[in-house]
Amino acid sequence: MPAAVMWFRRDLRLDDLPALDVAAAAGDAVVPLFVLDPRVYGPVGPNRRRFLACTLAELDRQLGGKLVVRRGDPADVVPAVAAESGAKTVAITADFGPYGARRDRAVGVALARQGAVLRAVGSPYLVEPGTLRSAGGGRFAVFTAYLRALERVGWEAPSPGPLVRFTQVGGDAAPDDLLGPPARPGEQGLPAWWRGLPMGLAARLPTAGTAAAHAALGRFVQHSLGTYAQLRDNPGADATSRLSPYLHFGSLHPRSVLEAAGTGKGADRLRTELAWRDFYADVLWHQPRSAREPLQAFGRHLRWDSGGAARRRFEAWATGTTGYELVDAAMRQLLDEGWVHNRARMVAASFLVKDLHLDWRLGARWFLWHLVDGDLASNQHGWQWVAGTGTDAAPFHRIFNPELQRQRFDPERAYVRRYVDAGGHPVEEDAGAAAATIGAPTMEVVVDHAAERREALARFAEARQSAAMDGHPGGQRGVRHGSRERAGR
DNA sequence: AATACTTTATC
DNA sequence: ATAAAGTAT
Repeated sequence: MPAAVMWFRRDLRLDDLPALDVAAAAGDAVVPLFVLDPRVYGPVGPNRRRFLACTLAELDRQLGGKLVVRRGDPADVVPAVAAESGAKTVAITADFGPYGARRDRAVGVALARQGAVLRAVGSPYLVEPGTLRSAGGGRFAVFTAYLRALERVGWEAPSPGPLVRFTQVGGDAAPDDLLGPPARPGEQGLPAWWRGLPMGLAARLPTAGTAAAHAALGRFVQHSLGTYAQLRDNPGADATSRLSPYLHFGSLHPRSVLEAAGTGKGADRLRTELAWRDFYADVLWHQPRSAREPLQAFGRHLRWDSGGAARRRFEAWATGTTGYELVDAAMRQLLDEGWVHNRARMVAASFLVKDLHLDWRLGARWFLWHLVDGDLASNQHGWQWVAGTGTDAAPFHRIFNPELQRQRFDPERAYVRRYVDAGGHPVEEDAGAAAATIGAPTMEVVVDHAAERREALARFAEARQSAAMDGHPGGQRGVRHGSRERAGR
């Protein structure tokens, strides 16, 4: 029996991996392969690159140094590695994103030409995107309905890793190649005026890899799960799992997380949060264009600010100098750590869209570049949810009040003090002890929230009206193009 | 077909 | 207390 190839992508672990079971059964030895695809890693900033490089280095150690790393277009590289190792089977965990799905089809065709097959097994989600349907057979458009369906259907339990003999062929790259600069400056995926901003040196990146992932999971379950439901929304409490980077690269599968969590109030809440991840992957699978285009038709009529003043406002937002404490703390945490608490992400995102009237895609791209857990489906749809163009039954008046959010979710100022301590923010009369520790000069706020809230509401009303006159009823959902739905649902 | 449900804000 | 508009059962 010849060897088989296990092509790793975002499933960087050796246990609980159905694709590896398939590879092990298809060959007398398995060639573990990772492809550095410039199309994937071009628009990825240093934080996620470093996290991935560390994850790959650990995987290579676990494989006894046999991980084959190559650079190039997978449609060329994967068939070449299969040919060199005499493999007739290449096993993968399916990818459900727009680029990944296209790439995998191309690789499958190329392999077929040389008499080999690409076998896609399993997914990084509790349930494969595209499988859950509403009673009417359509896709889900709001989260809670998806959650109910997900809980009704359920998911597999984690499985142990197979006994595998790994073997290798020559590689032409190494994990550390990810740490180098992009091939050309223009490939950073950022507009010219963004360059030169502080890049965030990732001083406090979490340790990557499966061992670190399971350690973090164990610590979370032991110390924080009991208070998770109550404290998860308080960014200063440090009460969340922080597992998102491990989930993104597949160091952990969500089913392992839920198994470790067991049952209870905390586990229920954790399941809901993981379901958001599943839901957004499902939305993206049904409508691949939603990564770039508003999910709701009226969103194309929204008027965004541009020009010099808009640019300066974006810079104030991106560097954490808006004068709104919670927004600034969020943006500074992003630059410092490449990770931001979810509540703070929502507030910062809302501020860019509803207070500064800037296109959500600018903010989404900034997040995606810096975030160590940056994930296309979760990031873009989280932004669309905030922007009011995404999956939300009541988006119209969802405008976060940054100061109210700060009072409600960071009442002790633990979070804002941690990230904007010496930043010179206004101190309220009733701040009590906090006033003594801050005491810095007052920072001017970049805009007035109450006024910008009214402006945002006006622009939304205007966009809905334009959409209606354009022949799109205000409530109509869905991009008209690029849908995978069959006609006549 | 009526009703529950929205990671909320303002009056 | 109530706005406001959609989904899904």
